[in-house]
Amino acid sequence: MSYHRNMDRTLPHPETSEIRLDQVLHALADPVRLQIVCDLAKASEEVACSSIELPVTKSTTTHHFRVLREAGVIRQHYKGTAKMSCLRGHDLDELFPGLLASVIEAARKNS
Amino acid sequence: MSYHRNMDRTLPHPETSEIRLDQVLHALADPVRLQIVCDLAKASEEVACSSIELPVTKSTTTHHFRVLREAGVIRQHYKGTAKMSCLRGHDLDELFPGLLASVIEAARKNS
DNA sequence: CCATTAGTACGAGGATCTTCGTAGTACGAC
DNA sequence: GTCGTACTACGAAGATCCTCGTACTAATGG
Repeated sequence: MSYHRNMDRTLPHPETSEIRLDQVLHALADPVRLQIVCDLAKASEEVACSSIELPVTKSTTTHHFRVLREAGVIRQHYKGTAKMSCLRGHDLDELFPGLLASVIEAARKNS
Repeated sequence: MSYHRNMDRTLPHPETSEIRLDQVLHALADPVRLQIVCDLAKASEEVACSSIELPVTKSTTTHHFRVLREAGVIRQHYKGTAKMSCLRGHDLDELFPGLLASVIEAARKNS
């Protein structure tokens, strides 16, 4: 039995219909994760975890990316040794129109 | 010495400039508080705590209203034995344009 | 094969949060 | 003054969260 249950390294994502507002708001209600979201919004392309500098260790970074993914805020997949992330802007806008944009806009101003 | 430190029952509110996005999002990231916010948004006038039915005890209700007030989401003041609450819609819109509206709109749909 | 790079799983410490019950205060009506 | 209503302060229990260190895997480049 391997250390990993997930040999092909696929990552579980909630369906768009499964995304809950509570969880999205909770995911966004953390300064580190807000910074991640802002950086992803700034980047046009998908981005490797390691390319975003955060004031926490790598373990903690993994944790925050997972919270964002499991809430449905970002989509992730492996590309070689890197793990690429991007916002689920379209999915979120379908469910909660304008929400992500206003949070990002607010985060830019407020710290 | 009285049980209360605050004999005239004034309630502390953050200045508009002191409102932090983190705290607002955290305050909104709870089903009970989201329901409060939606009910306040629906009501045109200010509303007594007791007029909003919640699936928690009165102690817990007090707690949730306080979280919302301290985050800057609602404004509260006493009127007789009742405690009136209303959204700080204008203040929030100044700081974070569109945010409250999109959250409320999203909450109406999503549960 | 070996070293390096990028990320993870697991466990633990400490902080914070949600919920409640109990006992209490403030106000208004009688 | 007495009673009822509305709300609060103060714990405390239990859950969840953020953070980290350690030990690990998986892919890439010599």
